[in-house]
Amino acid sequence: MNGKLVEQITPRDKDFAQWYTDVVKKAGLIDYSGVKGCVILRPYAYAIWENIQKTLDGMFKQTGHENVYMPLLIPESLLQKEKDLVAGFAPEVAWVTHGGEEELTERLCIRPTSETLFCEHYHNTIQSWRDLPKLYNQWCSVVRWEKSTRPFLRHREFLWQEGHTVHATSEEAIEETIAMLETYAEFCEKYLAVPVIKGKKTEKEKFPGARDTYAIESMMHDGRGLQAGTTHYFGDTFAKAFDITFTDKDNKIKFPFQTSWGVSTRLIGGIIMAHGDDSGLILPPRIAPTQLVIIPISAHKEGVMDTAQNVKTRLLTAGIRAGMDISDQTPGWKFAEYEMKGVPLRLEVGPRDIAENMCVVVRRDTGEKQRVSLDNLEREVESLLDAVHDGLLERARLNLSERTYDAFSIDEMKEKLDNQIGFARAMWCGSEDCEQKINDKTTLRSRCIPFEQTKISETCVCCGEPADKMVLFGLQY
RNA sequence: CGGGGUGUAGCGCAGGUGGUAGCGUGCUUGGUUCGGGACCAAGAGGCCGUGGGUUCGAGUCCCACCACUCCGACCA
Repeated sequence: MNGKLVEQITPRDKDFAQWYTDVVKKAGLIDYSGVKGCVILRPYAYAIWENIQKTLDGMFKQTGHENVYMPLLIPESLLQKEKDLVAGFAPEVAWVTHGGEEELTERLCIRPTSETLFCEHYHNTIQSWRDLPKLYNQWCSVVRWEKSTRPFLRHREFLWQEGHTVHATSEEAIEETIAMLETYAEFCEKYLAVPVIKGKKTEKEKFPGARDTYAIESMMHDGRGLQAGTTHYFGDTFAKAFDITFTDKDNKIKFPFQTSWGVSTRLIGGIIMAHGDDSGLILPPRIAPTQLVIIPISAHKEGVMDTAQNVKTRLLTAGIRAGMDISDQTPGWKFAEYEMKGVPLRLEVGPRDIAENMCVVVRRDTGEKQRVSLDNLEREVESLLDAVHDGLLERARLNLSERTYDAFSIDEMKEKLDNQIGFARAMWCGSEDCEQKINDKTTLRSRCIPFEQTKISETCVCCGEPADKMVLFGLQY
């Protein structure tokens, strides 16, 4: 190591925000554009998104959902139809006012979310119970004119998926809302190695226009929470606002019940902040664009390149996303580079290994090196990839539990927060007043009312009145 | 939207009291290296964030705007 003027990233525990920004830039995930909050997803970031998309899309389709595409622009009059939705989104909507030189007679909003478009379409296409359910999903970008922006966590334009479904009964719609939340939770744990807490949002925190909002909350390495996904049960409010009706089996005209649900490129921010360390990113193997990178050592020497190439071909054939760096950088430089990029496994082959029909495989999450025989390489790599996934999930679970505690007083909540212990489980009486007071006094907000309830005390942490709900409070991104 | 910081080569930075730009690294070429960010040599690279103003002359002074970043408020 020559140690001079090597590009360093800020240590994670010294300044988490700066560490995050450094990683995002230096791992080559994004570039900034000339418009605030609109970032360029470079190939590496987009490849991660594609893998997320591919997996989730498969899960949606397995449960009968179909993809559609709605227009980017929404006429103002259409957006106005559901009053809570308009009120909720008005401050952050971007408007198109001109077509060429001419001012439009009605201004058009760039979708901040597509409920209204789906509703209009449902109004036009649903007539009979036979048309239900409609299980639609859309992959697109939306625009919300946020005041402060951060890469992945808060963009003005961001990529996401929005599911919009219509059902004949409220029971079925509620079931869908919960099922999609379960899908998100499963995806986060099985593919992103991010454990989540499932729960319902309080009245204050729910989506504008929704009857009920549910969310999965995850814990970042600095003690702040990240809402990884949400699902909404709309009841029949949107159906009534947009006059969506169907004739049921009993020949009566009824309003159907709706849901919507979404996850965004914010998930990538979550991966970075849940797993990354002082050397950079650590990508969960199941969505990593490159799962293993081969570094030939002394590549000019007899047999090295042939062996390395052969190893790559074998791994690719086995379905492993293997890459190889044959550039003329030194091995040390390459090691640091792929650690920064978070590639889960690194494989070294050099003359010494080849002589013994071996190679060296190094785990990104633990740094653990092991010599592996070339004979059963595929099996070894597969099991190591699983081991990295399990290791990351385990570590993230530990982080979640270490930063979650049962709170019995407001003072305690403030004190724990100073030590980056960010999730407080506390009893709540159910009044919005208390929720607001807790926020004012501690800066913590209610994240959700977890499905898994423990009655940790009999009284509200704020007012002392009888309480029967345990709420998760936290600082959020 | 409030408060702080920043904008000069791809990246990191230096450019007292105004005089038309420099260092490190990276990049290109050639050579030596190659198991934890190698070394030598020769090159290329700049509308000094944008727009106004002051001035004979602005990277430098004044005003406005834009972007980035951190801390709040608001939101996925």
